[in-house]
Amino acid sequence: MNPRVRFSPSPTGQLHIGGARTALFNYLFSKHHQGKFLVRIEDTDLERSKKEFTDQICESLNWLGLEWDEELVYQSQRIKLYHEAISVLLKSGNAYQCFASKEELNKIREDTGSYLYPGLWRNKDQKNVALEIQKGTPFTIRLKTPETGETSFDDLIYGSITVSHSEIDDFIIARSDGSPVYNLTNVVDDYDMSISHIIRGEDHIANTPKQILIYKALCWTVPIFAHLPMILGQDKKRLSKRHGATGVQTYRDEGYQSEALLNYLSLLGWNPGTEEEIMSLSKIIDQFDLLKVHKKSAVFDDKKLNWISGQHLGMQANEDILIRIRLIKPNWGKTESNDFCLSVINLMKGRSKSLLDLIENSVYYFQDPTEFNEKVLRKTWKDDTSNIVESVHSILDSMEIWNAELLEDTLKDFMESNELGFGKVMKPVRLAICGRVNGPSLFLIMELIGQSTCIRRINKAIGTF
RNA sequence: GGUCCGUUCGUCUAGUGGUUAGGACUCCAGGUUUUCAUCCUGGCAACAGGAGUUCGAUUCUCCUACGGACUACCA
Repeated sequence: MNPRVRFSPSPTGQLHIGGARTALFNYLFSKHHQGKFLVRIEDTDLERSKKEFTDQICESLNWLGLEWDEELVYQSQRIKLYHEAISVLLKSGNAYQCFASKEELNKIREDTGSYLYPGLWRNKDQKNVALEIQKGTPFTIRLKTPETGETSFDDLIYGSITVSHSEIDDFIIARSDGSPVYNLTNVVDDYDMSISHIIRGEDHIANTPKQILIYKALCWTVPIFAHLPMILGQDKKRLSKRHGATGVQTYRDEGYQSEALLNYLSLLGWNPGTEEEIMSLSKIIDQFDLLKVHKKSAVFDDKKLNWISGQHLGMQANEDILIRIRLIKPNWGKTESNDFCLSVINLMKGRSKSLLDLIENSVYYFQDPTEFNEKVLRKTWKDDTSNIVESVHSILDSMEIWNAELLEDTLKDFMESNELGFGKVMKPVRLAICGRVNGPSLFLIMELIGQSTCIRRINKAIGTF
């Protein structure tokens, strides 16, 4: 099987987590089966579609690494195709012009309580139609849907779904300005692009029977459908802007890496059937099976994303992390050598959740600390501390070889011979050097940032506190 | 309101007509660590409810409740 699938965002906003998941599952399915992954921009809503969003969506997809295999398709450039389909439908009697106004329809809806179009112009004779056209009355074009029977399809994920035709009205396929509507353009494009599997959000299930009716009216083969469960926010409501960080770019800017985000997303509604959770994209592609995707929607959990992100970071090569950091902070660590930066990364990657997390917690490797937490300071720097640190200072000052091992031996000797506890000595020293009381092994930090820097910072602390 | 869909720890999930219902995240406790984080060990925590089928249902069927999607001249 060499499926052709597509991700079809509408450029009315940036790519969000839900869209990214849809794109990902399309991508995974196509790559698992050596198929093609395409992207189509659904920009037929002229009022809301914006070029900047198209750019933003593409940028996000690129960042995620979900590259499409053929040229981008823009619906706005294929109007002719839609008009051809509409005219075929009109000619074959599968569609008709409807001259009812919005007001008229709204009134009927209010009166009857039914939202279904009652077929006002379904069987009007040519005379009436000609008269309205002569008058210049605006008209929409509706599909003439069957009145009896039902439409059903086998969803790869949801199984068999059946809807009675009595629930499907003669819906609009072209607006009064002549422009085609989503259900029509979608079908025309999927057919034209030879899409074999339509993988999209569960919110499209209700559209599917309508689209199938269009396929049939056009005598086209109906593709295979697979609807993905929704991703919800913590409040179990569908993910949207009010849930804060839902844009893919926000995650990028917060220092998450695409592999981690993709890994987490892949585990929402799917799992490989093993207990493995940390996986590379190629491993996920390898394991992926659309048939094992759930029907149940999943809640997006930042905590687990953080964990997965941290796991990826911890396993990643230092060089690679440096490249990624420079992508979001081009000047990071530029005051020091590459080796120095790599050492910082090596010390910090195991304890960081994201690139940004790593960056923010590594400031003291590059700059003398300037801000000290008042409470921590009071707890750490006691009356006799300055004297102790003074002694440490002179020991450090006299050292001729500077490495972690020697530092540890020397300072331990000092503590033992003076019967001082580790915390009493090393905590204030750490505070002086790092501006905080936690972090990796202080001896390793001291070795890395060097003798003169350590002494300068300790000096400053003694003078200040 | 109508149509469609869903329901295993707080969250992501595994699983079976008979299991101590398993794992992961979070949280808590202990250990390791100069500190914090990591790491290791342990712990808390779930089959929505009610009928039915059955010797036996979390698992099969139905009903109810709850949740969601759709119900546009948006996509």
